[in-house]
Amino acid sequence: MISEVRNQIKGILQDAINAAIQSGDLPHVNTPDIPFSPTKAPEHGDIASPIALSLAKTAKTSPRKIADAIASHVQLEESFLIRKVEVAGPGFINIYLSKLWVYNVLKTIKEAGANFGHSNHGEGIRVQVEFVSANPTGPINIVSGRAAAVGDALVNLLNAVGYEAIREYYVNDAGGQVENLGASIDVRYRELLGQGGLEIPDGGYHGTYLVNLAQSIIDESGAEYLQIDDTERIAVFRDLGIERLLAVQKATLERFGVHFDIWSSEKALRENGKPGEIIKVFRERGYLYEADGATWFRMTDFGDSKDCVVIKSDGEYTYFVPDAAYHRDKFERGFVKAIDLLGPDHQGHVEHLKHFVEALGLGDDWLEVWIIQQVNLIDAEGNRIEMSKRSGQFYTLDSLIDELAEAVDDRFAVDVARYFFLMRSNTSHLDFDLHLAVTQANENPVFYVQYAHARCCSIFREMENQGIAQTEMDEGIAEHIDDPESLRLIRHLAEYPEVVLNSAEKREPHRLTHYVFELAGLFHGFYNEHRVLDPSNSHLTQVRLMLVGAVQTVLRNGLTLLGISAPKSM
RNA sequence: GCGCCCGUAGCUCAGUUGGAUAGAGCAACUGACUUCUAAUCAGUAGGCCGCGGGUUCAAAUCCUGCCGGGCGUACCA
Repeated sequence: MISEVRNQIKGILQDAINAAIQSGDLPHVNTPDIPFSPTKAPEHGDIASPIALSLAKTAKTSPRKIADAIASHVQLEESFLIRKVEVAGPGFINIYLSKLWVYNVLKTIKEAGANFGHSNHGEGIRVQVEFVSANPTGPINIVSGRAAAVGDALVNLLNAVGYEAIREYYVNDAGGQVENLGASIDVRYRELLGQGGLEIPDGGYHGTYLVNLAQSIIDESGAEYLQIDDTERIAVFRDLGIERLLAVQKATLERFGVHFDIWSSEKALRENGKPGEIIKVFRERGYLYEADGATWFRMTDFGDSKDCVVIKSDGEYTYFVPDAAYHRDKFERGFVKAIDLLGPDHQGHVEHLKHFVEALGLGDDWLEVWIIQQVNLIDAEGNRIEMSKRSGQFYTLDSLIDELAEAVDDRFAVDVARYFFLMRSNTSHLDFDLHLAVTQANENPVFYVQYAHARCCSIFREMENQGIAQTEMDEGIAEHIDDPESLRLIRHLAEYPEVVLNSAEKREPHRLTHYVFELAGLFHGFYNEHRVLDPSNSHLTQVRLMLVGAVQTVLRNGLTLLGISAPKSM
């Protein structure tokens, strides 16, 4: 809504510039698209434009003079929007918005309610967001937890601005990794049954969760599987392992509040012959050649430094093939855009993936790939825990939630985790300081935001206790708002739809996290400075109730998009 | 070597299409509860925005060269 205002002001300033040129106050210049700069301080008005600064060179006049000329030609009386125009600093044109605008902001928020901030910008375009997609070879760790929080919020954001976005999880339930899983379980199984001298195979999984898994198999059926031959047993354990570990992953994600719309299976993809189709397409288009007993893809045709193997000399596909097939499958399912959130260990894969998509002719910007950077956990002793599934050293999302639940209220454990994951930009490494999250639970930023919402709710409860009724708001009532705290709040509220749009379009949910935190801060400041329910001044009470209602709505909307609860009391 | 990411206050990090005096939180210090919730607020202190060049009226932001850190660079996924 601030952007609509900006467009109107653009028109007003353009008219003023034209008028200034007509009257000879300004030399004839071609005006570029009128820029705006964010106003950081209230003395810079509500909206500011550095247009005079950029015109200075072509107009060959000082920016200050240009700004004065433009400002003097702004038709204040014809605008319901602008209250005052000032020239400041080196030549900024600062614009102060009218009380009518204040009224419009509050009214719009009240009428839109839970839909405030939503738009149809995406025009119903179908978007598929693939995230987490952890191999079904172990529990969900906190790196995947970060991706889960980011992906989930991103889909919320996309849907809020009018896309039709869905959440998808690609299960790598075929290929070498799951063979290693079967072999690793087999080792644990035989160890538990007393066989010595066994070692987890290369590329296998060392985590103790496989010991537990093997134990549960023994609990159920004893040493029964020792009767069958090795390869068969490993295959049984592979399938059993996938099934159980996937179930654990699903349970963890549900607990974390992330619900995937589609679970895609690599195994099913292979059984449907999709990888073979891809190979056929690549071969027809001349991207493949044979060397050293393997089949290679001409990655160098796409500017890469070397080609890569797609069919190994043992006849197996490398993971590229089903992966490329999977992306073609996404396209065939009708998604106009695919967004992949990948972990930091897949970084080298990004370019390859894009080249495969290019080779399939799916369009340049059809696929977006984002790397969600690494998470390091700082434990209570200040030790940095490195995440690596294969070394068996990892910290699971479940244990994170468990620890948070122990330290803070149960109902907020997931909120805290999600908030921490959504605080940082995706490209930054994230140090999840558990020590801080746990021991200083009360100063936790997520509570700061939630508390602001709870306070809003509390005011309305008190309103009812005192038997105060909310009246319909009219334009005149906005005249009663003129304190700086309220005006700053309103200006910030008006920016919300733009923040939602930017967060969605730039795929950066953390912008919204920062926004709600700032909004909470502004509200806490307002709350301490002003009393809302004032029996001696019903006009003021009414307009402030309106404001508190707007803050409550926007906090709740923002937190909801982030997947964080907005408690009514704390 | 090549590629990607990062470098901003003691620590962890924001910083929008380049805009006015670079911001938060934590840690430190000083104050504010007879009040709609003090899980709060107000204030103090803390900065060659890694370094050097360039573009611009204007650079934390764009370009370039260094320095430092993380990750990736398989006939693994």
